[in-house]
Amino acid sequence: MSGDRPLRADARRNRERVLAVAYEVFAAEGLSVPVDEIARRAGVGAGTVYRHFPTKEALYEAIVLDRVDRLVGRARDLAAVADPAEAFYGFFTFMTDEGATDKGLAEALAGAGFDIETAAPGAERAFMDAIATLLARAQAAGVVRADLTAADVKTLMVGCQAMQRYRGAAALGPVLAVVRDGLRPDRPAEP
Amino acid sequence: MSGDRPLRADARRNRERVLAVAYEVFAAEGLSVPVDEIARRAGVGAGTVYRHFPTKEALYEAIVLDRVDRLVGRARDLAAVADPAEAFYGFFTFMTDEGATDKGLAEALAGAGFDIETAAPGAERAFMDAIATLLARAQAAGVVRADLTAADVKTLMVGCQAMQRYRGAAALGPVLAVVRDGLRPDRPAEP
DNA sequence: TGGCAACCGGGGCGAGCGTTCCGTATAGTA
DNA sequence: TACTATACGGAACGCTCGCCCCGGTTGCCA
Repeated sequence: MSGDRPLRADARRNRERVLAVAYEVFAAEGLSVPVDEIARRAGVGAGTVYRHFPTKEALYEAIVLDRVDRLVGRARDLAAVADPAEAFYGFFTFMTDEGATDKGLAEALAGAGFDIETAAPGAERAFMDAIATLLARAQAAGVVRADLTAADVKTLMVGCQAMQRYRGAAALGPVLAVVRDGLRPDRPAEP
Repeated sequence: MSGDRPLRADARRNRERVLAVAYEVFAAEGLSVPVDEIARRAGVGAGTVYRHFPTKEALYEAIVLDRVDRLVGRARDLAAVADPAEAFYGFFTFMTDEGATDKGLAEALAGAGFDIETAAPGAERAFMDAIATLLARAQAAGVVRADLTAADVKTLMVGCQAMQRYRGAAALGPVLAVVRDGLRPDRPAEP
């Protein structure tokens, strides 16, 4: 296919500008922003965007994969934390906050307008594995109910991000507290 | 404005067919289904749809308001149930199930593509009041944590509907159990 | 510095969708 | 049955958006 000859300097510059702008715009407005708008804000023609990313979905992919990598990295950092509860709940909170900040990422995780699992099964799997690791440790320590799977936890994260999008990020404390408390195992019924 | 002279028989028939089809289609596919598609399935021209509903949003409105009325009715029925916990949690479950069945309603409640609060403030208020009534009784009985407002509960319902849409309705039991358990007040710490 | 390949910009095309218009058909009435 | 207000169908319009193309420009190397 494409012998990847090094890019010319201006091409490289433009490619990076497009990526940087798309980062911000997708985070702020979601994945439905027109390509022309991204091109305009990057000070570039639409054709230039399509030369670097053959399709709008390819642009999604470049950005979302980077974001997911970041999430996985964060999960791995937290896996090194001593307290299993702090590690698991820290990641959970990080995820919901991220969803409030980055609209495009939240949409991608929820499968709206872009399907990670099809586009990059590897990234999706790494993400699920990272959740599974934190979850297993938390369950072994008895700080998360034992009947939950990693898929359940991801579903809950998606739901929490939807709540963030629905209501502002502010004054969402009690709502997220409900979910966090629900994750804890039933305390033994009073004797 | 329009002196509402009675409709001609065929007009009345068509209007009802359009409404019936739109009900099903919006529930199954969501609010983004094209008007032409609805007209086609109703065996009617697009112009006919627009004569009865001046705008696509007006068609949303007719349907969503009817659905919301149904929800409010259900809430009022449950308000008559003796057990406050059964009443509140029964409504919560009803809502999440409804969101799984009726995609269009879920989108409307979440404010995606149609804004109930602007289109029909009355219906929105009746809905919130219905929640508030069930919530207050449940809180007074000590079966729901006291720091939650009706808006918080609605936010949680929207989030649970998003979870339903994300994962299938099947195998969502543990996930919804997390939220339901989180709604309960903290049991007193062991003495 | 000259020449060529690589790259750029932005106008244009086609598809999808909400909405409108108008010639035709039909229900209701005398 | 004949007449008219009313309603119908679906072609057409305008707009948005993803994507392509071509005439002009510019980085790179000899």
